[in-house]
Amino acid sequence: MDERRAIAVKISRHTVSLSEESLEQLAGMLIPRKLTKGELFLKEGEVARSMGLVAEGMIRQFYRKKKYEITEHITYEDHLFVCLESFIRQEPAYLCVEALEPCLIYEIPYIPLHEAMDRNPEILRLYCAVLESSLLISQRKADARCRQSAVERYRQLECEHPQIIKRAPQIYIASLLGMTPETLSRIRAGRI
Amino acid sequence: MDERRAIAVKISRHTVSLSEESLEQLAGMLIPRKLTKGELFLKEGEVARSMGLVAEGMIRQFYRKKKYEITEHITYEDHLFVCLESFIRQEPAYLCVEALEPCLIYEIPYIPLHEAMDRNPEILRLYCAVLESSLLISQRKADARCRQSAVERYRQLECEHPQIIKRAPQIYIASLLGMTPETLSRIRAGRI
DNA sequence: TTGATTTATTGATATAAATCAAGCCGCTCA
DNA sequence: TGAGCGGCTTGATTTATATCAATAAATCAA
Repeated sequence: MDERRAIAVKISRHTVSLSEESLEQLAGMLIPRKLTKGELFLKEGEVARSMGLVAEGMIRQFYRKKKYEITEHITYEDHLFVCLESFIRQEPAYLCVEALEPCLIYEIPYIPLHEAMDRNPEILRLYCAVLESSLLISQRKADARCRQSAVERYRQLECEHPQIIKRAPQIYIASLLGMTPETLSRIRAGRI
Repeated sequence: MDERRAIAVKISRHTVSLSEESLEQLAGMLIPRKLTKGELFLKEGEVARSMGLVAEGMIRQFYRKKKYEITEHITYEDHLFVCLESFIRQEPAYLCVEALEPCLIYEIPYIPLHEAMDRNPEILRLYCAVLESSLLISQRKADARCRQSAVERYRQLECEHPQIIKRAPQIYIASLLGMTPETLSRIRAGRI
């Protein structure tokens, strides 16, 4: 009777199966948006009305602290980004989102997503799986961060996200890794 | 017609409403367990078959690295703990869970929880809210950790979890904060 | 292109925190 | 009762990384 096929969606190493219907529901709510290099997708103080799926290009999320900018995330093709506290609570964001390259983003807006999650537990389950996966990564990062040396943090990023090392400006990489640009430069020169 | 009352469950600053039926389902799956001081709730290599809700006492989660023990979390009354990667994937844990004080724990076992989430989207929604909240905290921590000084990390813990400062042995607090016991001692003495 | 601004490199110095080392409690237990 | 032990403190030294300063190279604007 039921001839709908199930699709396996892989999130990190976790696999969630999704009916074609759910997949269509999800696809239906995506809003494509192009960004030029340097363009802001979201400014601090605005509410993050969407999560973003990067289809092409690279973006960074950063905040200001004593007139310095601190880069908190860098995201590229096939990865989700979201200003979490703003999106979850629909409150003003402290993060800005900026395109480091010309980008194609698919926005996943809050309201349709939550309506779909209310109607369709399968989509809620997928959202859960994304959260679980993000939480795993984030907890590991939180633990490792203050125990690793600058070199170790750099090597780990190099290993996990070579694209960031290749394509992002060093000042942002340094900021993302919590070190000064000078230190990053020395690490790259093999002088550390 | 529907006279069931809804209960508001607060997770961090987020509120999730829960029907009495759901609450009963949840309560029904809790397994109380007492731990003596120093007792292991979970050993590394075992699979975390449950999350834990601490009703009384204090526990720590730690792992071994080059014969040192690294304390990753300390949890006390009214807080959940879970060896996340093990619980989510039902794989062997790298973390141990140890009681720092005599404890009363309520176990929330994996299988009944997931059965309940499959049957009852309200419980899935609650699980989601817990994940969201944990992710928020974890991301903030991951970001702050490698930018804060030892003193700043200590002050923040003091502010957010004075119970840990008061009740946990200093070696574990130092490890949790990613500093040596000597440094922690100097901070407490105001010598830093 | 040219000048202006930002980004990257390199060196010298300063600083936070680790490491090494010793001694001091406050326990437990024989 | 006292010996031994772990947890904590304190001091001296070392190390990693930040900071400061001076170019050099790249990017951007006109």
